[in-house]
Amino acid sequence: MELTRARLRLYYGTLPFGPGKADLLEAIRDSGSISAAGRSMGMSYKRAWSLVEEMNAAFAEPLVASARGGAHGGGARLTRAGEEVLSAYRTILVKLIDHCAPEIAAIGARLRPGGVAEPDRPPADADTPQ
Amino acid sequence: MELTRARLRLYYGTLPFGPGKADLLEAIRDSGSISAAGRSMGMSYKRAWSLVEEMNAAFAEPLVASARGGAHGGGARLTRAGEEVLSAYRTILVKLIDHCAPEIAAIGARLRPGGVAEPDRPPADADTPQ
DNA sequence: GACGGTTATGTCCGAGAAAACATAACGACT
DNA sequence: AGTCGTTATGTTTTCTCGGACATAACCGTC
Repeated sequence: MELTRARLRLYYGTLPFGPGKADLLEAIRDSGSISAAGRSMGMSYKRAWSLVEEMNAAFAEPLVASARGGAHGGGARLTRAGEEVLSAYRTILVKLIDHCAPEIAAIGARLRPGGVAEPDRPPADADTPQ
Repeated sequence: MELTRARLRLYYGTLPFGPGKADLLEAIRDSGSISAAGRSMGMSYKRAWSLVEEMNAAFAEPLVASARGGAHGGGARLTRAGEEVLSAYRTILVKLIDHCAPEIAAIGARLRPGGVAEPDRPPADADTPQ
Protein backbone atom coordinates (compact mmCIF):
# COMPACT_ATOMS: atom_id res chain seq x y z
CA MET A 1 0.00 0.00 0.00
CA GLU A 2 1.29 3.39 -0.98
CA LEU A 3 1.45 6.48 1.16
CA THR A 4 -1.51 8.64 0.21
CA ARG A 5 -0.97 11.77 2.21
CA ALA A 6 1.20 13.08 5.01
CA ARG A 7 0.13 15.72 7.45
CA LEU A 8 2.75 17.45 9.53
CA ARG A 9 1.85 19.87 12.28
CA LEU A 10 4.55 21.88 13.98
CA TYR A 11 4.00 23.39 17.41
CA TYR A 12 5.93 26.46 18.40
CA GLY A 13 4.82 26.98 21.97
CA THR A 14 1.07 27.34 21.70
CA LEU A 15 0.97 28.02 17.97
CA PRO A 16 0.20 25.07 15.77
CA PHE A 17 1.25 25.34 12.15
CA GLY A 18 0.10 22.58 9.85
CA PRO A 19 -1.42 21.72 6.51
CA GLY A 20 -4.53 23.83 7.09
CA LYS A 21 -2.62 27.07 7.49
CA ALA A 22 -0.10 26.20 4.80
CA ASP A 23 -2.78 25.41 2.24
CA LEU A 24 -4.61 28.57 3.19
CA LEU A 25 -1.51 30.70 2.69
CA GLU A 26 -1.02 29.12 -0.69
CA ALA A 27 -4.63 29.74 -1.70
CA ILE A 28 -4.39 33.36 -0.58
CA ARG A 29 -1.23 33.82 -2.60
CA ASP A 30 -2.92 32.35 -5.65
CA SER A 31 -6.28 34.07 -5.36
CA GLY A 32 -5.41 37.41 -3.82
CA SER A 33 -8.22 37.28 -1.30
CA ILE A 34 -9.09 35.53 1.92
CA SER A 35 -12.67 34.83 0.93
CA ALA A 36 -11.73 33.41 -2.47
CA ALA A 37 -9.09 31.27 -0.80
CA GLY A 38 -11.64 29.96 1.67
CA ARG A 39 -14.12 29.22 -1.08
CA SER A 40 -11.56 27.42 -3.17
CA MET A 41 -10.82 25.04 -0.35
CA GLY A 42 -14.33 24.61 1.01
CA MET A 43 -13.62 26.60 4.12
CA SER A 44 -15.89 29.25 5.55
CA TYR A 45 -14.61 32.79 5.36
CA LYS A 46 -14.94 33.05 9.10
CA ARG A 47 -12.59 30.17 9.65
CA ALA A 48 -10.12 31.30 7.02
CA TRP A 49 -10.01 34.74 8.51
CA SER A 50 -9.53 33.48 12.05
CA LEU A 51 -6.59 31.33 10.90
CA VAL A 52 -5.06 34.37 9.26
CA GLU A 53 -5.60 36.40 12.40
CA GLU A 54 -3.99 33.70 14.51
CA MET A 55 -0.94 33.57 12.26
CA ASN A 56 -0.56 37.32 12.03
CA ALA A 57 -0.75 37.58 15.80
CA ALA A 58 1.82 34.87 16.41
CA PHE A 59 4.48 36.04 13.98
CA ALA A 60 6.68 39.06 14.49
CA GLU A 61 5.44 40.52 11.23
CA PRO A 62 2.16 39.51 9.58
CA LEU A 63 2.20 36.74 7.00
CA VAL A 64 -0.86 38.11 5.24
CA ALA A 65 -1.46 41.77 4.41
CA SER A 66 -5.08 42.63 3.84
CA ALA A 67 -6.99 45.70 2.75
CA ARG A 68 -10.68 46.34 2.67
CA GLY A 69 -12.74 48.53 0.43
CA GLY A 70 -11.42 49.78 -2.86
CA ALA A 71 -11.52 48.60 -6.42
CA HIS A 72 -12.83 45.11 -5.96
CA GLY A 73 -13.74 45.32 -2.32
CA GLY A 74 -10.25 44.77 -1.08
CA GLY A 75 -8.01 41.76 -0.98
CA ALA A 76 -5.13 40.05 0.67
CA ARG A 77 -1.64 39.01 -0.31
CA LEU A 78 1.27 37.20 1.24
CA THR A 79 4.03 39.28 2.72
CA ARG A 80 7.63 38.31 2.21
CA ALA A 81 7.49 36.61 5.61
CA GLY A 82 4.41 34.71 4.50
CA GLU A 83 6.09 33.52 1.32
CA GLU A 84 9.11 32.33 3.23
CA VAL A 85 7.22 30.54 5.98
CA LEU A 86 5.12 28.76 3.38
CA SER A 87 8.20 27.86 1.40
CA ALA A 88 9.98 26.50 4.45
CA TYR A 89 7.00 24.33 5.37
CA ARG A 90 6.73 22.95 1.84
CA THR A 91 10.43 22.19 1.82
CA ILE A 92 10.13 20.27 5.06
CA LEU A 93 7.43 18.06 3.59
CA VAL A 94 9.42 17.41 0.44
CA LYS A 95 12.50 16.53 2.43
CA LEU A 96 10.44 14.26 4.62
CA ILE A 97 9.12 12.27 1.70
CA ASP A 98 12.56 12.24 0.17
CA HIS A 99 14.77 11.28 3.11
CA CYS A 100 12.37 8.95 4.84
CA ALA A 101 11.27 6.98 1.81
CA PRO A 102 12.67 3.69 3.17
CA GLU A 103 10.84 3.90 6.49
CA ILE A 104 7.64 5.13 4.85
CA ALA A 105 7.81 2.21 2.45
CA ALA A 106 8.63 -0.22 5.27
CA ILE A 107 5.36 0.63 7.00
CA GLY A 108 3.42 0.49 3.76
CA ALA A 109 4.86 -2.90 2.90
CA ARG A 110 3.33 -4.39 6.03
CA LEU A 111 -0.18 -3.26 5.26
CA ARG A 112 -2.83 -5.62 4.07
CA PRO A 113 -2.60 -5.53 0.27
CA GLY A 114 -6.09 -4.44 -0.68
CA GLY A 115 -6.56 -2.23 2.31
CA VAL A 116 -9.03 -3.28 4.99
CA ALA A 117 -12.27 -4.64 3.64
CA GLU A 118 -14.68 -1.73 3.61
CA PRO A 119 -18.17 -2.57 2.36
CA ASP A 120 -19.07 -0.90 -0.94
CA ARG A 121 -17.87 2.64 -0.66
CA PRO A 122 -19.14 5.24 -3.17
CA PRO A 123 -16.03 5.41 -5.34
CA ALA A 124 -13.84 8.40 -6.04
CA ASP A 125 -15.09 10.22 -2.97
CA ALA A 126 -13.02 13.37 -3.07
CA ASP A 127 -10.76 14.06 -0.14
CA THR A 128 -12.46 16.07 2.50
CA PRO A 129 -10.68 19.35 1.97
CA GLN A 130 -9.71 20.27 5.48
CA MET B 1 10.79 30.59 19.46
CA GLU B 2 11.73 26.95 19.60
CA LEU B 3 9.84 24.04 18.15
CA THR B 4 7.92 22.43 20.98
CA ARG B 5 6.40 19.39 19.36
CA ALA B 6 5.87 17.90 15.94
CA ARG B 7 2.99 15.67 15.00
CA LEU B 8 3.20 13.63 11.84
CA ARG B 9 0.28 11.62 10.55
CA LEU B 10 0.75 9.28 7.63
CA TYR B 11 -2.19 8.17 5.52
CA TYR B 12 -2.05 4.89 3.71
CA GLY B 13 -5.29 4.87 1.82
CA THR B 14 -7.92 5.19 4.51
CA LEU B 15 -5.65 4.24 7.40
CA PRO B 16 -4.21 7.12 9.35
CA PHE B 17 -1.12 6.36 11.39
CA GLY B 18 0.10 9.09 13.70
CA PRO B 19 1.34 9.94 17.17
CA GLY B 20 -1.72 8.51 18.91
CA LYS B 21 -1.23 5.02 17.55
CA ALA B 22 2.54 5.18 17.86
CA ASP B 23 2.41 6.23 21.50
CA LEU B 24 -0.16 3.57 22.18
CA LEU B 25 2.02 0.87 20.66
CA GLU B 26 4.91 2.06 22.79
CA ALA B 27 2.82 2.04 25.95
CA ILE B 28 1.55 -1.47 25.20
CA ARG B 29 5.09 -2.66 24.67
CA ASP B 30 6.15 -1.14 27.99
CA SER B 31 3.15 -2.16 30.08
CA GLY B 32 2.16 -5.48 28.58
CA SER B 33 -1.53 -4.63 28.51
CA ILE B 34 -3.94 -2.51 26.53
CA SER B 35 -5.76 -1.25 29.58
CA ALA B 36 -2.58 -0.30 31.44
CA ALA B 37 -1.33 1.44 28.31
CA GLY B 38 -4.56 3.38 28.06
CA ARG B 39 -4.44 4.37 31.70
CA SER B 40 -0.84 5.49 31.45
CA MET B 41 -1.71 7.90 28.69
CA GLY B 42 -5.06 9.08 29.97
CA MET B 43 -6.98 7.24 27.28
CA SER B 44 -10.09 5.17 27.86
CA TYR B 45 -9.70 1.43 27.40
CA LYS B 46 -12.41 1.54 24.78
CA ARG B 47 -10.51 3.97 22.66
CA ALA B 48 -7.19 2.20 23.12
CA TRP B 49 -8.75 -1.07 22.14
CA SER B 50 -10.48 0.37 19.09
CA LEU B 51 -7.19 1.82 17.88
CA VAL B 52 -5.56 -1.56 18.30
CA GLU B 53 -8.41 -3.19 16.41
CA GLU B 54 -8.10 -0.66 13.61
CA MET B 55 -4.38 -1.30 13.29
CA ASN B 56 -4.68 -5.06 13.45
CA ALA B 57 -7.34 -4.98 10.77
CA ALA B 58 -5.34 -2.75 8.45
CA PHE B 59 -2.03 -4.59 8.59
CA ALA B 60 -1.36 -7.92 6.96
CA GLU B 61 -0.41 -9.39 10.33
CA PRO B 62 -1.52 -7.91 13.66
CA LEU B 63 0.74 -5.39 15.38
CA VAL B 64 -0.60 -6.31 18.82
CA ALA B 65 -1.17 -9.84 20.07
CA SER B 66 -3.64 -10.05 22.95
CA ALA B 67 -4.88 -12.81 25.23
CA ARG B 68 -7.65 -12.75 27.76
CA GLY B 69 -8.10 -14.66 30.96
CA GLY B 70 -5.18 -16.35 32.67
CA ALA B 71 -2.67 -15.40 35.29
CA HIS B 72 -3.33 -11.71 35.60
CA GLY B 73 -6.42 -11.52 33.47
CA GLY B 74 -4.61 -11.58 30.21
CA GLY B 75 -2.44 -9.05 28.45
CA ALA B 76 -1.09 -7.78 25.18
CA ARG B 77 2.30 -7.49 23.56
CA LEU B 78 3.75 -6.13 20.37
CA THR B 79 4.39 -8.56 17.58
CA ARG B 80 7.55 -8.35 15.53
CA ALA B 81 5.53 -6.38 12.96
CA GLY B 82 4.38 -4.02 15.70
CA GLU B 83 7.92 -3.42 16.90
CA GLU B 84 9.09 -2.67 13.39
CA VAL B 85 6.27 -0.35 12.45
CA LEU B 86 6.78 1.58 15.67
CA SER B 87 10.49 1.73 15.07
CA ALA B 88 10.05 2.97 11.51
CA TYR B 89 7.70 5.72 12.64
CA ARG B 90 10.09 6.85 15.36
CA THR B 91 12.94 6.89 12.90
CA ILE B 92 10.96 9.07 10.54
CA LEU B 93 10.38 11.64 13.27
CA VAL B 94 14.02 11.67 14.28
CA LYS B 95 15.13 12.09 10.69
CA LEU B 96 12.61 14.85 10.23
CA ILE B 97 13.94 16.85 13.16
CA ASP B 98 17.46 16.13 12.04
CA HIS B 99 17.35 16.84 8.32
CA CYS B 100 14.90 19.72 8.41
CA ALA B 101 16.45 21.65 11.27
CA PRO B 102 17.21 24.69 9.07
CA GLU B 103 13.66 25.06 7.79
CA ILE B 104 12.17 24.39 11.20
CA ALA B 105 14.42 27.05 12.68
CA ALA B 106 13.63 29.45 9.84
CA ILE B 107 9.95 29.38 10.73
CA GLY B 108 10.69 29.68 14.43
CA ALA B 109 12.94 32.66 13.85
CA ARG B 110 10.05 34.65 12.38
CA LEU B 111 7.78 34.16 15.35
CA ARG B 112 7.07 36.92 17.80
CA PRO B 113 9.74 36.54 20.50
CA GLY B 114 7.62 36.08 23.60
CA GLY B 115 4.87 34.21 21.82
CA VAL B 116 1.55 35.93 21.39
CA ALA B 117 0.39 37.85 24.43
CA GLU B 118 -1.76 35.42 26.36
CA PRO B 119 -3.18 36.80 29.59
CA ASP B 120 -1.75 35.12 32.70
CA ARG B 121 -1.67 31.45 31.97
CA PRO B 122 -1.21 28.93 34.80
CA PRO B 123 2.42 28.02 34.16
CA ALA B 124 3.89 24.62 33.34
CA ASP B 125 0.62 23.32 32.03
CA ALA B 126 1.52 19.79 31.02
CA ASP B 127 1.09 18.81 27.42
CA THR B 128 -2.26 17.31 26.74
CA PRO B 129 -1.31 13.69 26.25
CA GLN B 130 -3.28 12.81 23.18
C1' DG C 1 -15.64 -23.08 42.35
C1' DA C 2 -15.22 -18.22 43.37
C1' DC C 3 -12.01 -14.26 42.43
C1' DG C 4 -9.70 -10.83 39.94
C1' DG C 5 -7.83 -8.38 36.21
C1' DT C 6 -8.04 -8.20 31.44
C1' DT C 7 -9.93 -8.44 26.76
C1' DA C 8 -13.99 -7.44 24.00
C1' DT C 9 -18.13 -4.76 22.62
C1' DG C 10 -22.25 -1.97 22.84
C1' DT C 11 -24.91 2.39 24.10
C1' DC C 12 -25.37 7.04 25.66
C1' DC C 13 -23.93 11.68 26.53
C1' DG C 14 -21.22 15.97 26.60
C1' DA C 15 -17.58 19.16 25.25
C1' DG C 16 -15.38 21.40 21.73
C1' DA C 17 -14.87 22.55 16.98
C1' DA C 18 -16.56 23.88 12.73
C1' DA C 19 -20.44 25.56 9.93
C1' DA C 20 -24.19 28.59 9.24
C1' DC C 21 -26.04 32.81 9.65
C1' DA C 22 -26.05 37.76 10.56
C1' DT C 23 -24.07 42.59 10.25
C1' DA C 24 -21.16 46.33 9.92
C1' DA C 25 -17.37 48.96 7.84
C1' DC C 26 -14.63 50.13 4.04
C1' DG C 27 -13.30 52.60 -0.23
C1' DA C 28 -12.30 52.68 -5.43
C1' DC C 29 -15.25 53.20 -9.26
C1' DT C 30 -19.22 54.59 -11.96
C1' DA D 1 -24.21 59.26 -3.73
C1' DG D 2 -24.83 54.47 -4.65
C1' DT D 3 -22.86 49.88 -5.79
C1' DC D 4 -20.19 45.96 -5.00
C1' DG D 5 -17.06 42.57 -3.22
C1' DT D 6 -14.21 42.16 0.40
C1' DT D 7 -12.51 42.48 5.22
C1' DA D 8 -13.89 42.14 10.02
C1' DT D 9 -16.52 40.25 13.94
C1' DG D 10 -20.30 38.35 16.65
C1' DT D 11 -24.00 34.77 17.62
C1' DT D 12 -26.26 30.47 17.10
C1' DT D 13 -26.66 25.86 15.51
C1' DT D 14 -24.86 21.44 14.08
C1' DC D 15 -21.83 17.73 14.08
C1' DT D 16 -18.35 14.68 15.39
C1' DC D 17 -15.08 12.53 18.33
C1' DG D 18 -14.00 10.83 22.51
C1' DG D 19 -15.31 9.81 27.47
C1' DA D 20 -18.29 7.62 30.60
C1' DC D 21 -20.90 3.59 31.68
C1' DA D 22 -22.44 -0.96 31.35
C1' DT D 23 -21.85 -5.88 30.48
C1' DA D 24 -20.11 -10.23 29.04
C1' DA D 25 -16.45 -13.65 28.31
C1' DC D 26 -12.16 -15.57 29.46
C1' DC D 27 -8.96 -18.29 32.38
C1' DG D 28 -4.82 -18.90 35.69
C1' DT D 29 -4.68 -18.83 40.75
C1' DC D 30 -6.13 -19.55 45.36
